Amino acid sequence: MHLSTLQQEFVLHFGEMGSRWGINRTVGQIYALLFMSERPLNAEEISEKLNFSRSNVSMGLKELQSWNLVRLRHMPDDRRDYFTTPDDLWQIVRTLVAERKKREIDPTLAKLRELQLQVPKDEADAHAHAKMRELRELIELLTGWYDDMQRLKTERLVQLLALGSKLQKFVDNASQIVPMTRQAKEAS
Amino acid sequence: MHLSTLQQEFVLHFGEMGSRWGINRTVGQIYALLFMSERPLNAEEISEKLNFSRSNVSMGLKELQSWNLVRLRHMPDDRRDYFTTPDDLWQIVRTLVAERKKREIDPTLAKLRELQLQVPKDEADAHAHAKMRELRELIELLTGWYDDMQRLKTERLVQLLALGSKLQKFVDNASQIVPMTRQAKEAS
DNA sequence: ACTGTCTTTCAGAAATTTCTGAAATTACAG
DNA sequence: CTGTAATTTCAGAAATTTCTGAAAGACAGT
Repeated sequence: MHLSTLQQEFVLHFGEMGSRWGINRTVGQIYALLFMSERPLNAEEISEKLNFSRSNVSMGLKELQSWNLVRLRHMPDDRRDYFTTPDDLWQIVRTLVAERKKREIDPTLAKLRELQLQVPKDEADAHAHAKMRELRELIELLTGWYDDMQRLKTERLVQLLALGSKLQKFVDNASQIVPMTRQAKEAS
Repeated sequence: MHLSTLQQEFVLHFGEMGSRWGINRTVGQIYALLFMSERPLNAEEISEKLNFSRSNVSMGLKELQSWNLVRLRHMPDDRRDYFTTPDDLWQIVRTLVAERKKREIDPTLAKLRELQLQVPKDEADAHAHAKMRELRELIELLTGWYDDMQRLKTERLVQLLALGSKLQKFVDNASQIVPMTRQAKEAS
């Protein structure tokens, strides 16, 4: 791996964190390398820099593409595939959140809705049913909020995030003027 | 596994999702079982219902405790340990988010801060350095916002979530009256 | 259609993670 | 203390995931 200490440490860290992020070491390292690279890299370069087999890199890139985390690029007079990460970091965050929601939340929400249709067979089932409804409703509130946030333009989103809990004051003030939505009223 | 179809499906689903959530099958199933159970269960009951070895259950419970996702309880005249999930779902969400942040974000933030101190050795390093700073700043914005949200009482949090993107309007209106914070101004 | 370059697929090897039974440890009633 | 019930630890077995080299596939240039 002929990388500077700085680059090597960054790559290795992403490799180690990979498993916690739901990707593997290879994928984490490839992503780190592409993220900090000045120019797009081809698979051969990646496998040299990281010392992974060519086929492993191919699979890693496929995985990253399935996450929409890398872009395929082409250079003039070169038919090899080159890869980069999108340069807008906020776009990366959006993609990451969307993909994790798709993989980690949506299947469970679907399952909870499906189980909701079953008829409880006894006392214990009725209790389980109630807990599942509670969980489902909470997930629906959170994903509903997520859908709202996702629609916002980045500048707006950053603005809201930067306000943080100061928002609370706005709401307190404004809700005396602008009437609350039904949903918000029920929740409070 | 002598559970009703409803309960069995829920347990199996959590088992399957476990690996995507950064826990394993056993841990996922134990959690699901405790979550929907009417009363606290002891390790023996869990291992019977889920058909796991007693020792596997012990390890799973230890893992869940390290995530702060289960509580230890005791019954009168019974010296076995009984386990439940906290009954406040919002508390569970808070714990989950806090733990994932601790495991998935904090180490990277620390690493980025550490790498920031290294002196770039060449052009490529300088570029990598810049990308890392960009990433660090974004993570700091997000975790700063998280810290803010975490401090809010649950009712307040739910209120804000339910408002969703309607918040935007409040901010638009209110910011004409209440002056913006410096940070929010910079971000916009 | 052939050749050379690049990419993907895939079967099995290697590594890692999960799970178990046996043994050790702890907790506590008598 | 002693004996028993409950829990934890841990070495290795089982299962799963990751990684590799070899082969197949794709395609541009001739």
